[in-house]
Amino acid sequence: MSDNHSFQQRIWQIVAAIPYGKITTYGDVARLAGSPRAARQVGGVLKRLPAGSQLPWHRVINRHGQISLTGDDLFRQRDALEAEGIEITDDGRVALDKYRWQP
DNA sequence: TCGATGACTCAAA
DNA sequence: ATTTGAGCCATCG
Repeated sequence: MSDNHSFQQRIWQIVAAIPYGKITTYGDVARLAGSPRAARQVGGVLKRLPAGSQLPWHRVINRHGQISLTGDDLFRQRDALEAEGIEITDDGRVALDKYRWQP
């Protein structure tokens, strides 16, 4: 049955389940989606989100606790995280152990 | 159908 | 700790 759902739809569902004020990593989302090696694709799906999507894409960061985006998008994600009370160090990192979402 | 592309991760040096 | 190279695999043109 889950095979009827596209990879993209599974990613959407998982990301949508990340609670407010929590974060997870691309690799973890990929694992939950059943493709442990598809972390890169998770980023690909989030990049192509339809305009106006309400998905909390900003709660997904890389395994170093850093934001993988660049330029203006980097600041937008950082601001969104801080707005949820997530602290970010001077070098732009999040305390993974502190905010990691574990289903 | 096929090659190129990446919002990644891991292991090795 | 930081850098490098290779692997991965869903999209896109």
